[in-house]
Amino acid sequence: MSQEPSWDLYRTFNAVLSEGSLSGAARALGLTQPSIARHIDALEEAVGAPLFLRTSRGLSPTDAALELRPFAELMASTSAALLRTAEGRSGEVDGTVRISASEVVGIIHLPAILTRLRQRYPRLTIELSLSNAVDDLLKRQADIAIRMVRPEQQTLIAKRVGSFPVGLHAHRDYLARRGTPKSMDDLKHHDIIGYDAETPAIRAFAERHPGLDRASFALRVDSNIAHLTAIRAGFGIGICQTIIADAEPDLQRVLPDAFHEDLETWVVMHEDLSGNTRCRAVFDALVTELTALVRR
Amino acid sequence: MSQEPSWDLYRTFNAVLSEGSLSGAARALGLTQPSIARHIDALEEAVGAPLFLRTSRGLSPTDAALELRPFAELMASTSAALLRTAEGRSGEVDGTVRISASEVVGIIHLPAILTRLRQRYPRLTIELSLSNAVDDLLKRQADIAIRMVRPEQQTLIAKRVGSFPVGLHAHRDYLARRGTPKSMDDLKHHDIIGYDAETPAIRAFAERHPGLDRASFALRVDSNIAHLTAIRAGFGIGICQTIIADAEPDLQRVLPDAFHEDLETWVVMHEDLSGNTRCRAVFDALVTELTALVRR
DNA sequence: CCTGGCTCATATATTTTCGTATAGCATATG
DNA sequence: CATATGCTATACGAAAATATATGAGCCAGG
Repeated sequence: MSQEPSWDLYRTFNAVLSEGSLSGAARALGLTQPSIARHIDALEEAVGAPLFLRTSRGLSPTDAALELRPFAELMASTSAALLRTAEGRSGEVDGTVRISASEVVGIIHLPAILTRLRQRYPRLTIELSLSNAVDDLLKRQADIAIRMVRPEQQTLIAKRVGSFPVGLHAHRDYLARRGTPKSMDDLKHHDIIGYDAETPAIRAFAERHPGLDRASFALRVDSNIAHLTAIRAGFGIGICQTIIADAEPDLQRVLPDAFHEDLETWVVMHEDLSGNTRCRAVFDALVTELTALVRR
Repeated sequence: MSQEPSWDLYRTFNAVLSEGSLSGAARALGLTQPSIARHIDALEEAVGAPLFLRTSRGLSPTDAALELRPFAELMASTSAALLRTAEGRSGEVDGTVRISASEVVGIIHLPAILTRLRQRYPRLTIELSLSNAVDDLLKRQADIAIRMVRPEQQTLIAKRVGSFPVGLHAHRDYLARRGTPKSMDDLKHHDIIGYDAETPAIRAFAERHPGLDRASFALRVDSNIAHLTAIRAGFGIGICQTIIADAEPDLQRVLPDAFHEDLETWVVMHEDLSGNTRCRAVFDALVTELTALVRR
């Protein structure tokens, strides 16, 4: 290769991959189709391999393209993170902070916290990315993450905020209808709301609680929010945070002694952002608020 | 911001940061100084903050520039990794693989292994990055890493190759001159070669071996290679891998029962590269060779 | 004190890249 | 079977980015 290709080619490459056509990529990037075509031609020339099969209804990526995709995506998220960091460097807390959290934390706990945060910093914008992926920070897909596992990466700044207790819960209507189990064995005769996927975390959980295995579930769903909604609807007995259930009179704890878990919770930030006023303010606020929430 | 800036601006930004001047960056990138100046102007416009203080003998970065630097560097290493991956996709093992390893592994153990590897794959090029940083893979600064800590990141593929035993060693001349210690207590009267920095790993080590603390060191140096060289020169008693010392008749083990450690060793690769013929071949070869070396 | 070598800034010419317009092709729809 | 609507490919003029050339400031060395 004579000269390193323009980094803009990678951006175009990303757009073509996600849009599936030159014209679509052109629309997404605000360019025109011939320009996109030239970019892809240039990139194929630079990497020395065809990246797409041209058909009359779009482009389909080759194996080579799929192999390069993660790199191009990392460049895209890094560029976005750079621009976020650069935003609003006025010494005040403004600009955008992107927070990654689990669905439950993002939907149940964060709204009130973010409301206070926004009132305190009226020029602050929050982006919320709700998923259980844990490597967002290193892929620069978020500035701050709230996690249920201890972060091991040395380049991350982490602060423990305590543990969210979780337990078995059911709606009072369900318990009135089906009775309240007195032991873990009784659960065999109940409708249990459980998980669908088999992640390492879930496998470890299943080993700790032999009664609650996949075969015994009457409803299998991965979304913890759907879990909670099913409990509220009186479908059966499921797991949710006690903090959530305590706030809803219709939800009752089941077998509090036989079943309890604690979700260690951490607020995590990349050390590159430790000097950033905005991220620091949000990080500190999240630590304070979540710590208070857990201790309540 | 009206439109996302060209990603090429980040490349220019990197070059100006590392070269310290517009002209230097122009030389490094094969462009001209006015172009570099326009790039920096455009980037400052895009991020809305001055990035450099212009002086007549170069540019000095502002705090804003230093804050953005890690992102731009990540983009650069990602781009380089992408091009490495794209290289030589012929199904054969050719192209470039970048390996990150500790100084000792890279200088003592790898040369012979890499020689055999190169003979087996004559078109394979190896880049060797020797440092003790452990996050090279996630920053895309290497394709494969050899590490002494268990990798925790889920996106990494790791294979354990066994443990390198380490022990106290000294040159026979030194021992003839000063005598051979019979117990850990005897070390007080000897010249000990130790570490300078205070990393978490070293702190943990010091706790396991109370006799070997910083105060007792006659020579403090961080480089493990300098460590080894000092032992060879007969300076005193120091720590090195037994595999290395066993191969040199002049080096003798000291207190083999009272002091021994095992360095668990892993070969690690990012899962994005698992389908890459070249990386896979090098990964497998490193695992095989290092396993054989440890078992010997 | 002046010269050479370094820097950045600016004006102008040239090259490159981009957008517009159009043609060709495949597929879906009436 | 004709038509509409996607898509890619190509030709050409316009716009943007580039290189060249030059000026001015700073600093070290003779």
